[in-house]
Amino acid sequence: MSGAIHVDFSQPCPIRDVLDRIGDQWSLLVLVSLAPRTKRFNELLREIGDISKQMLARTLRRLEQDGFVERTVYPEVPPRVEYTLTELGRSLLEPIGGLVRWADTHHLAIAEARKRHSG
Amino acid sequence: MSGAIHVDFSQPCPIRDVLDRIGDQWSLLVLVSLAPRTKRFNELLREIGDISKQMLARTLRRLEQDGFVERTVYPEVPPRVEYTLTELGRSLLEPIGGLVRWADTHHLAIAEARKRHSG
DNA sequence: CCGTATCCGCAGGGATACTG
DNA sequence: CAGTATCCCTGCGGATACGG
Repeated sequence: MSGAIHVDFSQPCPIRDVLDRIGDQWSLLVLVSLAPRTKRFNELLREIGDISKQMLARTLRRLEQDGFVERTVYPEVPPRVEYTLTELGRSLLEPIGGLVRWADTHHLAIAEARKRHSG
Repeated sequence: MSGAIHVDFSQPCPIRDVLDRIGDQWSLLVLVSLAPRTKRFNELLREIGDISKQMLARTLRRLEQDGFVERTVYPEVPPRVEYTLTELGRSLLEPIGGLVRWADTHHLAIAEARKRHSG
């Protein structure tokens, strides 16, 4: 049963490094949005809904720099830019899926714990 | 397989809610520190190393409110306070473990991607 | 259409001093 | 030992205007 997690907290710490990236407000949402297929900038903007285009741009840049997302520019008029998950990006979807499933299963328990503590 | 992750971005979104908690700078580290066994405040402080005691206190309060950690005070002099993972907290270790393993496996690929992009 | 530049408010988080 | 209170500063993230 995988009861033992060992994390070496000494610098540099891979897990902290990774979480600093996907732990922000938007990265994970973008990754999940790109999971089904390649998408364009405004498509992502509309789908995520409450993200500003600046933050979407910043998030995509970082995901690109970290090798999670590939950016393809088509030199057309009007311009077209497409974003796709790389192999690395797709591989990250698995552990993320575990987290998503956990959240679905247990978010009620969290809500109750909070209510218990505030009430 | 599990290739398809479906996340409903409409409010309230469980996964975003969960990530807002464990996605901060310290929560995950505290959870993992508590994985092997119950620990005391200063013990956690020393083990994590670069966390301030204020942030450790805040983080523990929130983890307690969300039902991940249980706080036990022993009315002694000098005072002794112990922190233990709850059932809920331990259950979260599994998906976290997936993330930790992924980070261990792929952090080199990320480092390379960054170097490629900066160079 | 796809961004960047600029401005700004707010919350996260460090350092330190103090308390029970 | 186990915290709280206070101060301060940085950087995330929103809004808007502008550029290619």
